[in-house]
Amino acid sequence: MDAERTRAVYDALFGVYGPQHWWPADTPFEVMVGAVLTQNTAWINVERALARLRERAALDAEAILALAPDALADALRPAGYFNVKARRLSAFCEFFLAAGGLEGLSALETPPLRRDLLGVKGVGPETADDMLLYAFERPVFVVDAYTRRIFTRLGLLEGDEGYEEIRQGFETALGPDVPLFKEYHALVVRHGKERCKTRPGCVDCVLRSACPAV
DNA sequence: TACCAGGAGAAAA
DNA sequence: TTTTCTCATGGT
Repeated sequence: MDAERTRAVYDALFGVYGPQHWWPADTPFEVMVGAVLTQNTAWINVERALARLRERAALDAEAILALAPDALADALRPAGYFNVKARRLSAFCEFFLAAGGLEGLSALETPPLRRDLLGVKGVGPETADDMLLYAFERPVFVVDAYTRRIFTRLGLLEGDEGYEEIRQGFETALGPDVPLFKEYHALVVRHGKERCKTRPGCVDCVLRSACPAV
């Protein structure tokens, strides 16, 4: 990817939307739980599920695993796909504890940590990279559907690239920069959700006008 | 009413 | 190997 234009898009997004203060969670473990629950789901519904876990004093790995499977699924109901997510969250908690918790995982270098996260059933590339960037502060760029859609429309991607190719493209273009990666992904999501008020269907006109380099 | 949301895994082709 | 299907609540 073109480094100058990739940076220009960030500058344009930041200029329009400002800092997004991501990830909205209190602890690294809560970031990881949220990463699983937000799969194909609006964040407002994830917050409801997180609140229900908190009501049940179940925002740590042991407490989540102590819940009966149907009780966990019921707590996750507002986030949708609750049966699937209950299994995925349980699998992640098993992995988390077996790996020595946050301390154990933090001791790993980024490549083996990413490999191990991807080995958990229900943790795919985007979820793993959410965790790596926002919970472990590793310089890993998070690619999501908005990233692909927006950068394809802007002509910076062809549209048929794989996840890894896009991720490495951003990381090479920007250089390792955790605060930048955090803000960039948050801004992409913010822009992706935005709906143009003047031209219905056009979500990029404000970005294009703010970013002459694109 | 229809569609989408900060995906991932299994099944089918 | 690539594409399609399934999971599900809640807001617009």
